[in-house]
Amino acid sequence: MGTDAPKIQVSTSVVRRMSKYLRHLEELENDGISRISSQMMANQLGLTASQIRQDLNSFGGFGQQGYGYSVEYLKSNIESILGVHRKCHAVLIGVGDLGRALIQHIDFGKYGVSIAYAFDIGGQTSDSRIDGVEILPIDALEQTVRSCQPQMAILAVPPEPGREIAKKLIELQVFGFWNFTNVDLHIGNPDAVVEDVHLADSLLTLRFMIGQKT
Amino acid sequence: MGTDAPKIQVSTSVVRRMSKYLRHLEELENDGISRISSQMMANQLGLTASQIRQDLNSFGGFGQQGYGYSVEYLKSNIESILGVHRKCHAVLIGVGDLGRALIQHIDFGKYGVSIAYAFDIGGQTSDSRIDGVEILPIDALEQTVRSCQPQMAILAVPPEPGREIAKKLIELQVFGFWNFTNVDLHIGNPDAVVEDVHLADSLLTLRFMIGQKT
DNA sequence: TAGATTGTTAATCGATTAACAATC
DNA sequence: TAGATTGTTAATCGATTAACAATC
Repeated sequence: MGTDAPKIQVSTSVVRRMSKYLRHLEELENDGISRISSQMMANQLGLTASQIRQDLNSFGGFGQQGYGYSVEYLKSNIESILGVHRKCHAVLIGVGDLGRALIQHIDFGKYGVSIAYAFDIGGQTSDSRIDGVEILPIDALEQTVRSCQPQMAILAVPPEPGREIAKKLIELQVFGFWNFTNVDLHIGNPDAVVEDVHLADSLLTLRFMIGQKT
Repeated sequence: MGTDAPKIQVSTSVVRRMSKYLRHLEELENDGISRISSQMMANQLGLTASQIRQDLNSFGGFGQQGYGYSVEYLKSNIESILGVHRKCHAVLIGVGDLGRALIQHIDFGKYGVSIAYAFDIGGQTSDSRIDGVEILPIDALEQTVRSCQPQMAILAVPPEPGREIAKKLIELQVFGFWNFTNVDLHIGNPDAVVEDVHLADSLLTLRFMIGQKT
């Protein structure tokens, strides 16, 4: 609290599951359940109890032998771990269908992410605001980023402006990317932290899996 | 060709990379490159040559020693493997921001997926079509699914109707789910093929990773 | 033929699962 | 205290990487 969070070496899979645990704990809390064992939670989430305990213990011991985990205590610890209370500023690049849907569909505030500005690529939109987020022309990117110093950029543009813009942003010291663009941002940018959401890959993967079942 | 594709046991990670390879091969083809080695491709994609060869060889030998891979030949083989030429029918459940963005943003046709119908949950929309896709009230789901027998359902609704609707769809023999809903469909549905796109988990994971870097 | 690069087997690495002693 | 369930170490499993013989 107040001190820098220790840098713990965990795999992305673990972090992703932490986020699932948090979601599940919120549900449990809503249902008025105050206590849960790793075994029960494993059944409910389709995992193993062992994995859940391993995951949690890579951040610390939040349970009590013979009792299990307090839903409230564990939830609040996972919230700190994931940092939902720390503010994180983001810019959205690309206000097409997807960018628009993201702004309107995702409760960024709940995750401590605030979208400072959105940037319009080649006159995609005629509005000046979406859901309260101000839309600026792409020309204003550099100046705006310099002044508001966002930690995250949400890339929802076609590959071609995408590659260029990502490079620019990294020069401007933006290192976190939520990448909806079919561009590989890791290449040549070892410092970038990239979370890819490649919907086309996802769709093709599903398509293949369905084929296998038939 | 004409015969049933053999059911090959590969991990989801491999399939997902196949889709990346396909995307990359398309780019190479556009650039007029007709030949590529695993080593070159590994550099371009930030992978190891070994992994690429392993991945490809779990489906067959598409290369030639001393030469590498023909871009065109490999591309067409991956297309067959992923089945982009086989038609796949899908229904979209939920025409909110996200459902709408998916229809407008993703080139389903390119991946051999055709969206037969979209279903409106609780009057989300007043249109009757989006991008040529007919929108029906959710009451019509059962009858429509029985008659058009889609292999895939795209779930873009809130968790609560989601859980219920998924159950219904499985009863109606729809086993493939592209799941944008924060509901765990695997549980209790061992037959379901589910590809989860949990955007909130993804955002939280990125948020954590950014925190680690700082 | 010599050089290059695959296909494939073996070695390594990491992640998941199992087991159990510690302890509430 | 006895029973339950964690935290943690050890065993297993699977995926990635390395190595190299086959061969174009």
